[in-house]
Amino acid sequence: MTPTLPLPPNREAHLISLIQSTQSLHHLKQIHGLVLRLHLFFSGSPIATQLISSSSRLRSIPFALSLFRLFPSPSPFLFDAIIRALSDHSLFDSSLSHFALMFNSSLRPGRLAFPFALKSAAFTSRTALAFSLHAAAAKVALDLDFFVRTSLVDMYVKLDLVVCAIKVFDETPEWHRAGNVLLWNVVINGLCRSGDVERARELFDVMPERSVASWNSLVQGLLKRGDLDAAVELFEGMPERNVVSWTTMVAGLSRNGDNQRAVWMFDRMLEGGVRANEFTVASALSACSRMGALESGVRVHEYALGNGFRADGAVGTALVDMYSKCGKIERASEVFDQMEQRDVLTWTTIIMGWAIHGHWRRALQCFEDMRCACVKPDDGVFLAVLMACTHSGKVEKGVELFDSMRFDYKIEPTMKHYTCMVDLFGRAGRLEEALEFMKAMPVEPDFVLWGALFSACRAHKNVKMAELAAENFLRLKPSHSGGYVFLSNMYSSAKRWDEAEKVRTTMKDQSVEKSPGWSYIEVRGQTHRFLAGDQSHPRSNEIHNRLEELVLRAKEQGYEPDIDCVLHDIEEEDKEDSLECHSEKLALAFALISTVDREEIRIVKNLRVCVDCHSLMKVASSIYGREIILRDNKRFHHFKTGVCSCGDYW
DNA sequence: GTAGGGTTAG
Repeated sequence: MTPTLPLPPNREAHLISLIQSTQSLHHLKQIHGLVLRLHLFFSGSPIATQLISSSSRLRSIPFALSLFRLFPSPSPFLFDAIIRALSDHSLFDSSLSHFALMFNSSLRPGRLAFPFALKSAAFTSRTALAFSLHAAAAKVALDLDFFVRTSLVDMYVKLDLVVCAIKVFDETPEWHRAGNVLLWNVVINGLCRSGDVERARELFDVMPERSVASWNSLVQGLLKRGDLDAAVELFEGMPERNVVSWTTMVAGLSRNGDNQRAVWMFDRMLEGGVRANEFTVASALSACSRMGALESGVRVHEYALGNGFRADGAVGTALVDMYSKCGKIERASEVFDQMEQRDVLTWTTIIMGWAIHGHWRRALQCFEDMRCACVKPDDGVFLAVLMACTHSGKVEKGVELFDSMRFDYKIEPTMKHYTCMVDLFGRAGRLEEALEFMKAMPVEPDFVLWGALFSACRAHKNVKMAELAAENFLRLKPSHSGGYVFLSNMYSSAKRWDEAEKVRTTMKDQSVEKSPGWSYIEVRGQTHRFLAGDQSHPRSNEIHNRLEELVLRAKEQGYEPDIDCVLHDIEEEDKEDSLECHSEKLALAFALISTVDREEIRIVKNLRVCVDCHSLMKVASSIYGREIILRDNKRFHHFKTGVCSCGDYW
């Protein structure tokens, strides 16, 4: 059937505006049919060009390509359109080969083809090609073009050749760059990316006019190097902020550990009437995930649901991660199941989720499912399955997966994989194998890896190997307090007091600061943080009373304080009651006085939970009939009716 | 043609 389309006398112009405004590929194909019948579909026709551009806009590269291929000798406009379409859809290789086709024909690429070819070269990291393209553009004086010049600078920035970017910028005549804010922005962004915020600031101060993007780049530069206060100050002073500015803050604060402020920024943005996009939502969810703040996370989720965000891509993955890291692995799994698109990152996230919750079977099942879904495993997903084995003591399975990664998938292990393996052997008490594994590694172990071995030695009370591990740990990372604390604890529990004392003195001499243990709990939208021995909470008295009561009742049930753990916290060791001061116990006591019966209790702790707290939590879960979900810095512990989901393996 | 995002060992 011929579609009935109204055709006024100026039919070509009308067709073009019809093509540009259509929102469906089906409709576009109908128009194409009509154009064919009207004999308006030929190489030099602007209608043909518009059809290709619109296919790209409607995300159908196959149709765009099939149109392009109908022309034995395409016009320069058609080449421009297809090169741009391919580059816009990240099909950089294809974009470049079409550029080459154009270049080698009698046609010369013009001011529209070059920018997209430059972008493609940048994204495929082809430095040599980048230089040739630059030279080719210069040869025909196109490098002086507004578009081309900006693209050149941006290309060098993307290729991490900031020096080249600045050179192009500096060689741009004054009159040329005066009215090109974009050119300035691109350079400023390049400088910020390479860490040279000072120089970026100098350019920022003298540029003829600024846009929001200029500010955003600078703020991002400061956040990237951890200068949070400076970033916030600049941000607050911005004459205008857009969704990118806010997202930059949310993501940057979160990456630097200030998740509370990140979520606050998100809320402020919404209060100010700025609509979030998927980048913002994903960043906000990530902040909630890092904090373990379920209530905030649910709020962001509700916002996403109410504003038509699809739980796919980054938002979906961030949701899965948020629920998983907030203790709701079943909920994470539901979200995961409902997703339509899952990439390797999504799978990694859910596998890691099952891993940290101690469900190695579910983790491995997901890994199988992922392979069945033809998603190619990468090093990250292997790390996640190895973690699953580590947290559940599945040593043989872990070794098998590690070998499979290397030999079946030809993926070279990274230091993270090696550490995971040492942890796998170490936690299982197979210390000799762990050490052997380290010796067989093709690379020199780093301090993290020695740290993993050390933890294993401590858990399995092998002082001799612990000394070796600590020695290397401190050799590679003398400023790290953990090494000293560990070693001192080791000697203490082996009753080698003199040596323990010596380590502590060394530590004090080098003025190494110990990172304090804290626990965090969210009660009805309010967050409460406790430090070890904390008495600053307004309800501190009640908390300590409830804790005493808990310990008494627990003792009736056979709980015995584990004295070894007192030594865990060396600064507290002289206090008799220091065991009762661990921050997770305070958080638990607070939860008991501030939540209702049977309500589940979720605690987040920044260090690994000690044996004593772990056993008290178990007893508490049965005494009060509560489910206690504790996230420590490694994994989750679900305490219920006197047992822990980790099976006391952690 | 510019700015922002989801996973990752101890």
